[in-house]
Amino acid sequence: MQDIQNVRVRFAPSPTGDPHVGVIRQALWTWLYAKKMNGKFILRIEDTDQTRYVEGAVDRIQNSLQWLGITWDEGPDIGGPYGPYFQSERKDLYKEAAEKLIENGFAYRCFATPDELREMRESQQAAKLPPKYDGRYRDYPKNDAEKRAESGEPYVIRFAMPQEGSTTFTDLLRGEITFENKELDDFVILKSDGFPTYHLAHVVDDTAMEISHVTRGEEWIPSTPRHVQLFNALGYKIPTWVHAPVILGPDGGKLSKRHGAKFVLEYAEEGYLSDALVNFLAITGWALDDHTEIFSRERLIEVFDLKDLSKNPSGFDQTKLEWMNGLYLREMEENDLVDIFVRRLERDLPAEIPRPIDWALVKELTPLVRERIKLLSELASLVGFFFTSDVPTPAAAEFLTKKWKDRSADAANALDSTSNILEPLPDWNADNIQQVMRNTAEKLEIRAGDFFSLTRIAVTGTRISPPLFESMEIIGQELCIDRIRQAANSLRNTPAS
RNA sequence: GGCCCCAUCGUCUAACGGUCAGGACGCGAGGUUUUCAACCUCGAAAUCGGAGUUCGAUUCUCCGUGGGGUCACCA
Repeated sequence: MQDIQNVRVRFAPSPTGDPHVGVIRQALWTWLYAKKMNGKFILRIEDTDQTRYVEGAVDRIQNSLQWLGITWDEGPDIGGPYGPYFQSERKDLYKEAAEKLIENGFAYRCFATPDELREMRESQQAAKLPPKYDGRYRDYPKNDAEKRAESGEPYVIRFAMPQEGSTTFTDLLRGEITFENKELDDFVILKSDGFPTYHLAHVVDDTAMEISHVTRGEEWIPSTPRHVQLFNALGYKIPTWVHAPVILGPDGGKLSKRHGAKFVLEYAEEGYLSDALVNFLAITGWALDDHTEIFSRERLIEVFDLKDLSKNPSGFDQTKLEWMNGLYLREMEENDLVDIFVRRLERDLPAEIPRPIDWALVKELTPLVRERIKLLSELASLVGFFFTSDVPTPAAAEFLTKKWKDRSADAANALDSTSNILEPLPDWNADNIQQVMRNTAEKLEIRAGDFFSLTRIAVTGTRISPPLFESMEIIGQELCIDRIRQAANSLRNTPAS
């Protein structure tokens, strides 16, 4: 039996912009595993590249996670026993590690300028050689290097990769992976501005923070042998590596801003439910069995395991996400959905409509529309007519299709019949409305569907609407009759064509 | 190009070496129906190719092919 280690995993984005669904899926999987194992999920900000720092990105990252319900046990905002959680505040640690490596002969100072290195690469490429740092300072006398460093000359610190043999590591999903050391060059671990590169920083931090599983995208596989060497040179224990598949964009490239990636918060904006996005993200690249695909967060935590992740990159099936969002909309607890609808309508309904939005009214219409939308963003346009007494009568052409084509007078008469029969209706409810309107249709010998469509357009303002009679019940007798009369008049004033 | 990873319906995926290769989205047909949806039924749709190993390969091995990743003082 292996030792029951405490699971400590981390999500470590760099604050260079909004997280998109690809990186957040990675965070989700990592978080699910932490929860499942009763471990800790840590948020760490990898801000070692000052030039790429984007103002506000840290907030956007946190907001994205929060929206999805991905909570962290330690992080930049709440601190924790292994802080600080900004790498920029841990500079001394990296410097110390780098210097220790120099001392032990695992690293050295390199004074090559960026221009010099660029020229080196260009000539290598011209000679059809793979571009690699050629180790020009690897054997530079240590004393001379120290002197130049002390005189203030800029330098970087490079790791001295073994030049022979190979490096093997085990990936939880893919098993053993081996790289020939001669393929790897002496990579930079500490930049001339004193900041570490990712390679050094994450090795130092993951060790200091006692990270048990390094979860990251498979694009890191090629540099993992460097990390193995670093862990070893520093005398650190190797963590468990999990290189998860990436998400591919519509063009087949790795999902990124340039390849059609959307930000997590854009999905919130467009009216996706976070439960649906979480469910969808979890099951793209992972499956429990051959038939289950709807999972609550709780259930995911129960059944998810990193080792069951798929090995191959997946596309992002936007259409299926929409379907799933619709499904969540339909299945959700009604009052919860009403809350969500109210919030959305507060935001989306035209400014003329007085606020606050009436919760009770939304509660009434929720059953009528919940199965008719896939995205919350469709809501306002579908239910707007419930919230104003001023629904403009659509143009005549809207009424005069199919059965009513070129028959504006007949249509007007049909609407008159409708208002006349509805006017004296004692009990204004959907069933009664339906009954009298059906009777009328029958009397007039008009197909029910054709007959109702006029009223639908008059009352709701559109050809496509929530169920007519229930909507009419909600709107109220007086207002409905007003709208029907208005429509009839408008049709009478339409010149026959 | 070197190195590395990966390969099942269009897409996401399931299948101790033995299944009629399963499910879901989407698509098509039908049903229900006051519009639109939703819902129900049915249908079309896949193991990249070639060698092996085996009584038997989606599954194991090798070689191709294809896709992706990576080769920075970015992560």
